[in-house]
This record gives sequence, structure tokens and C-alpha cells, in this order.
Amino acid sequence: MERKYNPSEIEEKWQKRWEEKQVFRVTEDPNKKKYYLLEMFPYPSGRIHIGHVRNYTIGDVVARYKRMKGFNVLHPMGWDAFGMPAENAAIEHGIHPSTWTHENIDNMKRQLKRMGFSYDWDREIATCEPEYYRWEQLFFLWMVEKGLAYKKSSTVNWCPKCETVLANEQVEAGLCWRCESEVGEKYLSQWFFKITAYVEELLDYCDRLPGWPERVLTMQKNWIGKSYGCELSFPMADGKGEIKVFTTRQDTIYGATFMLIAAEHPLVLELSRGKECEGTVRDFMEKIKKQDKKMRTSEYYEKEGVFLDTYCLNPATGRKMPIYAANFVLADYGTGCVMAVPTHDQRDFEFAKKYDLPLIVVIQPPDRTLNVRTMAEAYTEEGVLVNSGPFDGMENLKALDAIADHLEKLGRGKKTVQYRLRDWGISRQRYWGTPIPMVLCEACGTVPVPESDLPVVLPREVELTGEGGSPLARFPGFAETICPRCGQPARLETDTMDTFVESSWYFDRFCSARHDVSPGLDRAKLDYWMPVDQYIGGIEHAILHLLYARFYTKMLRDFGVLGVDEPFKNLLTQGMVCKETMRCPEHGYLFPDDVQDGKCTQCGRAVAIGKTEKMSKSLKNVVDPDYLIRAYGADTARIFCLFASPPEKDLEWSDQGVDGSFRFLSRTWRIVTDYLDLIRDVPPFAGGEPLEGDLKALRRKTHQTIRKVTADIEERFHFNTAISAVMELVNSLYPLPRPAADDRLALSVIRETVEAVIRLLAPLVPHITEELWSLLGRSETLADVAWPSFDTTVASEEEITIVIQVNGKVRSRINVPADEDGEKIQALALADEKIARQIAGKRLVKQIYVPGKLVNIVVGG
RNA sequence: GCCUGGGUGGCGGAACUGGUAGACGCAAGGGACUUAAAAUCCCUCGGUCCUUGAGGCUGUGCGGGUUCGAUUCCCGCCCCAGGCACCA
Repeated sequence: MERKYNPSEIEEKWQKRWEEKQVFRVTEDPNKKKYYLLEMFPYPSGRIHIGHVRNYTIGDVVARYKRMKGFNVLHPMGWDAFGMPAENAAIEHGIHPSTWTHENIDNMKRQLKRMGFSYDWDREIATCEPEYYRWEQLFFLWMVEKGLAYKKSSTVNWCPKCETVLANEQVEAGLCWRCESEVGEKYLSQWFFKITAYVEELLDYCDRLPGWPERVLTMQKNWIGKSYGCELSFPMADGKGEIKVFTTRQDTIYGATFMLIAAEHPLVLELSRGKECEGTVRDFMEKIKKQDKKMRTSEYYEKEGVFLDTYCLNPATGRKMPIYAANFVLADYGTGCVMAVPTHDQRDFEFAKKYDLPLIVVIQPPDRTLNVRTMAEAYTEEGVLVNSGPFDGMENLKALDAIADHLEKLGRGKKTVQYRLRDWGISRQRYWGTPIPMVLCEACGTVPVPESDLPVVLPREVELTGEGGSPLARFPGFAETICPRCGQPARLETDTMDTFVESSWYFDRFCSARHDVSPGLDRAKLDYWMPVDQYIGGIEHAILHLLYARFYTKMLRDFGVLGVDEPFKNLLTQGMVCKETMRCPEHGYLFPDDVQDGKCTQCGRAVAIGKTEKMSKSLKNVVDPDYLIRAYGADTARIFCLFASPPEKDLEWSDQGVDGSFRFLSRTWRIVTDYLDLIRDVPPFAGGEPLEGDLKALRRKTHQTIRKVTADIEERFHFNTAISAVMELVNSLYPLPRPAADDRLALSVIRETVEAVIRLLAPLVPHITEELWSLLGRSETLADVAWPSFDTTVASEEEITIVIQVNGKVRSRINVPADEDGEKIQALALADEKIARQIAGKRLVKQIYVPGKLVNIVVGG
């Protein structure tokens, strides 16, 4: 009786059965060890892409594996549902963002279910629902109360296309991270989250997250950017006030010959006011204001400045230092002012050369002597101090502390630290986001909406035109309110929050099932589930999302909502999915269907096979998951993603590779169904009777495979090698002579192997394995079956191969019993025919024996 | 410029703390089955040399070093990818 492997039939059948039996629904069970597995939730763009398939397959394998290992597994899914694309759809197609979002969610949910992912859909959340964002608004009120949310007027990064503010983190090389327009600047009153209040803890814990990839932690540390240095005071030459600077190079203070102030700094206008230079200074400031971020951060941006006709005094030497406004000094780092040491800082050097300012060498390199007249660039390495008063002759690194202490004693400086990390600006002039629950009252200022009035619900009937400014501000009725403090007419805040706020705490919401509306954040449940044991997602979130989520966790801990310091115990950042591109000189990038025999079907020109790039619509190198499922089934899509490369690496898509994965599943299906009639009523071998020959070898291989697959999944999530081990096991089943129907011993060994194959593959390809399991007469759902265990004795080899080397080169191999005596092995090695030939007539120098591995015979002459 | 990763067959990738380089899969070639094709099954498959063997040499980006032995450790360099970037 032959059964054909028909993926779509069996996949839909099992998906339906899992849903009916609510196999993946989970509740807190204090008697079971919990495991919280989370994949980064998607933005509901409308369709899942291969990147999702890969991410969620990796997660699903771990979830299913942990379930089989007996853990109480929380594996939820939801939607990061606020954001710009919904609003753009509204502007372009007149569809309401809510309708658009929910339609997309429905479709993507269908696709995820069709992949067979084992989610507890009972915990599904969409961040655009008031039941979700009311918590966010509540946290916001608490943050205002604690001073962790504050309003401040500042220049902000402004994307002219999205017409909204962007956080520093959302500006990439001067371009908007979303639409790649050039980012400009704008002066606005904005809400900020005081992430800097947690900067030390965020940095500290970077060294206490052993389950995170090193590079992610390095990126976060760099982003936080802690530098140790000094704040130094430079008195004005006219005795009126002083200028403070931050420096990490106080060792070069004796070489500071001029002072630089950021062009945007208010001090620039103040110092030049009423002076002859005032006009020139204003022109300079105007000019810089017009320059966009991209230009200012460009490599070729020329350093420029203007003299403010004022001097300050070097606190160490008393030297008179001219003060300049400069275009390359950052206004929002340190104090916005820097002491310039042209001999030992390349930027200052260029500036000094351009404006003919004095140079003094204060560090001499160990191997040569610097001369200010011949220097072509600044010397920034280590050396010995010169021209530095009492510090002459000291190594500059040692002088860092000594000079800091000296200036501190003079009352001119103090040791301090600076961070690159800024507070997080979260106001967005958009509609489709969480309303900020604050009231603006003329008399009382900004007043919080009372907790009892939450949530501030986003009104539905808002007109979206795509024109500038906040849509909520133009919506009649929304903003009009009365001040909760004085009762007078007032206005609600009409900006909404950055969508990164929703994703900063969604993992907490998952800890309570959806029907637990009140209280949606239950401390007992949070204590049971948090932290997330394994978080999986794209490397592109290495800084932004992961840093914000860490900040929120610490803050919510301090609010008493949570009991953990860090949200994610282990982090896996999976690589991108890439595919080759094809490009016609005339028609640009082409879909594979538009290419025939290497030529463009439109114009017949030869098509260039481009390099492999991240799949994207514009490069036309995408693969549609729905197509894959239709053509091969979800199991093939899953196993290909797992087999093609280890999860943290980029995956190069290969259509032939997909065929190969399908072939492996068919091959597995065939060998099991071929044996079905013979082994259905035979119990799996469980030891007892002694085995010999092929059967003994097969059983050994089976137990070795269980050991290897378990280790590969458990220790490093290397599913590719786990799969190849199972492939080997399946391959070893093929050449086995078919036992007679009454050879129950042989059949029971085969059944043991077959059951091992099925259970080892169960987390990876859940549908085909469920089907095969039930065909074997097993009635329980495979999802509830225990992960197979192995017997070390059975897995151990009785005969091992010893490599024999001569002078480190492999010359022969011998097979010996695994427990063979070392002396005997060495004697056998010397007696080996090929070895004898190699060492004939040579002097034996020494002999190295590595037990169980090799013998190396070293000969001379 | 600084900080991370990473360079292994025609390709994706194995080789876990220094000990058989190339597991597994793809592609390619050969064979079996078939009227034929597809599917399936079996075999070969880093390079090179010859005397075709249970052969020799060579081979993990390049150049050195440590070691009985290096894809693995150390030093110097080249290339690729990612992050940060006038952060004083």
C-alpha cells in the first residue's frame, strides 16, 4: 500500500487539529519550569516575507523542542500595529489606518497559521488597541511624575517627507531611516524620555548579559559612548565670566592655543554682541543653519570658523587664547565648547593651519622629534610631555590623572564623564500612534490627564491629508478639553508617541492572556514568566529597540510593575535572507520570470547576474512564502530555512536547495511508509536482547544521532548540523536489507530508529512528523511527546580508527578495539606496512600518542 | 578613522577545548530502472603530477612564528560585511 507525501493535505489537517485541541495554549504552572520564547513581533505590512518565515521558524523550533523537553513554554505573537505605512495608505487610498491595519493582521495571521507556528493565539495583542496603549499612557503619567518624561524645546531631526520628528537613532547617515529623505532640523517643543537617567545601569549590564551576542553589546556600548575626562574652566581675558569645556585630553592642556564654540551655541551671539564682528558672526550662523545634516557629516565638509574678537585664558599657562565659533563643534555634546590643541588633534590642526593660529608641541613621540614648522598633521599617539611646566618628562597617559588633579587643586577643573547617549525624543506629529495623555492649560501649563480618565482614545474620524503638522490638531473636538487642575478650557496634547514606545514593553503584556483585561499586567504572572528566556530577531534592532526595551524594563522595575533588571536573558540575532539579483541594462532589475536563457524577455539583451543582496521588492529578488507553501508545503519552507545556514548568519536563497529539502522530506516519508506494514505492530527496541552486525550498528547510529541533534539544538541552535545528522541516519536506513515479517527483533530495532527520526524532526517539520507518528499507530499528539533520550553505552563505538602520522603527516590508519591498550596501538603503528616504508632507515626522534585519536611518529635524518 | 564579525571545493556549509580538512546538501558527471521522459535508486566528485596506486605532491585570504602536529594559537598585512563617526 503506497501513500504519497502530500504536504498541503496533511499540513492543513494537523493545523486544524492543533487548533481544536488548543495544544499550544499555556497557563502559569508553578510546578513546571517555565520557558518564555519570543520572536520580535512584526509590523502588519500585509504579507509575511521570507525574513519572517526564517525568524519565526527558528523560534518555533526552539519552542517545540523545549515543550518536548517538558518546559511550560510561553510562545506568543502579536502586532506592532501603529506606524506610518498605515497612515500613508490612508492618504493614498482613502482607507482608514485601522481598517488597513486589521485587514493586514488578518491576512498575516492566516499566513503564520499556515506555517504551523505553535503560538498561543490567546495572548495575541495589537498595539493600536486602547486596551494595549492605555498602559503606555499610564506609564507615561508615572514617568512625568518621576521626571522621567519632560517637555523641552529643542532643535529636532525633521524628515520633510514623513513630516515628523525623528530620534537620533532614526537618522542614518543624515537620511530618514524609513524613507531615506534628507533629514533637516526644526525647532519644536517636544516630549523626551530620560533614558540618560539609566545610562550607567544600561552600560553596566552590558557586561552582565552573557546570553547576548558580543557584537550587539559592543554596538550598545558604543552607542552609549561613555568617555572619561575633565570639565575645565577657562576664565575670560577681560575677567568677565568663564568658558567651560569638556575634554578627554587634559594631558595636552599646555598646548591649547585657542578656543572653539559650536556655531549654534547661544554663547556665540552673546560674546559677539555689540562688537564689530557681530554681522559676520550672524552671517556665519545663518549659513550653517541652512546646511543639512548630510552635508555637515560629509567627509569633505570643510572646517570653518569666525573669530569672535574675544579671548580667554589657558588655566594652566595663563596664555591668551582667541575664541572662534566653528562649524564642526557639536553643540549638544559636552559643553558645546572645546579647547583646541592643534598639535595633537587633527581637526584643530586643520583649523589652525587655515586661520594661521599658533602651534605648541607638548607631546614628543618616542622615535622622533616634532617641529611645529615641519608638522604636516597632528600627532595623536602616545609620548612624553614637553613644554608642560612641572609635567615635562612625564608619559602623557600618566599625565592624564596628574594634570586633572593639578587643575582640580587650582579650582579650574574636575574629573567627569560624558555620554554620547541623549534623551529619547518621542513626540511625533502623526495620527496613527498612542496619544500623549497630557493637557496644555494656559494657566497651569502642562497637566497630566487623570489616571481615571485613561485611556485617551485615538478618535476614528480624522481627516488625513498628508499635509504638514499633526492631524489630531486639525480634528475638531479632539483637542478641546478642560484643564483637570483649574477647570478652564484647555487643549489636549495632539502629538502621538514614537512607535518604538509600544515595542519597549510588549513582552510584558504577553505574560497575561488577552482576556485578562484587568489587570492586564499582573505582577504574579510577570514574576512567573519574565524575563524572556530566548529572544530572537533581526540584527537591525541591535541598538534602537533593544536599548529602549532594556530602559523600559529598568524603569518598570522601579515603578514596581516588574521584578527583573533585564528583559531578555538570551538573544539570538538571525541573519538576513539574501538572493541573487538579475539586471537588464535596459529594464533594470528583473524578476526570474522575466529572464529566459539569460536574456531579458522584453528586449532580448543579456541579463547580468548580480551579487546576492538582502531580499527586497525594489531589487526584485523576493520569494513569496505563499508560493513556497503552495508548491512545497510549510515543512519544506521551514527545513530549508534551517538547513541552508546557521541562524546567526545570512542565508543565501537557492531554489535548488529548496528542491533538496523537499527531496529529503519525501525520502524520509518513503522509508517510513515503506516499513509501515512491517513495523506497525512491533514495539520499538528498548534493550535487553544482544544485537549484532547491521542492527547493532544501526542502533548505535541512532543513539549517536540523538546525542548530536540534542547538543546542536541545546547548545548553539545549529539546526543545519542537526538536520545533516538526521539525514545521515535516514541514509543509513536505506541500504539495510529488508527483514522478514517475522523477524521481530530486527523490526523492533528499525522501529526504534524510525521513531527517533520522527521525534528528532518533530520541532523542525511538525506536520509530516505528526502524520508519520499517527501512521505508526501512535495516538498522542507529537507535540506532547517527550524528546528522545540516548544511551551512552549504546552510542559508543566498539572499534575506532587511529590515524598514524609521520612528522605530522597522515600516512596510515588502523582500526582497533575502542578499549585497546595504548602501548599495543603504538606498537601496531610502528609495525604498519606503510609506516614501515616511511620510516625505513630513519632515526626515531619521538612518538606522540593521543588516546583514541592518533599516533605521530617523529623521525629525523 | 575607530569598534565588531568574517574569508574553507563550482556553490551553501561541516570540522565543539590545536589532532583524519571538505560531514550533510546543491550543482556536475557516470550507471540502473523505463519504449521514452520525469521520479527514484546506486557510484564518482578540492587541485595537480605520474609510473593510474591501498601512489606522490599540494591545499582552509597573504607573509611570518610557536608546536611532534595549526582552518583552530601568536605577530604583520590584504580583502569583504556590519555598526559608529568632526563625540574633543
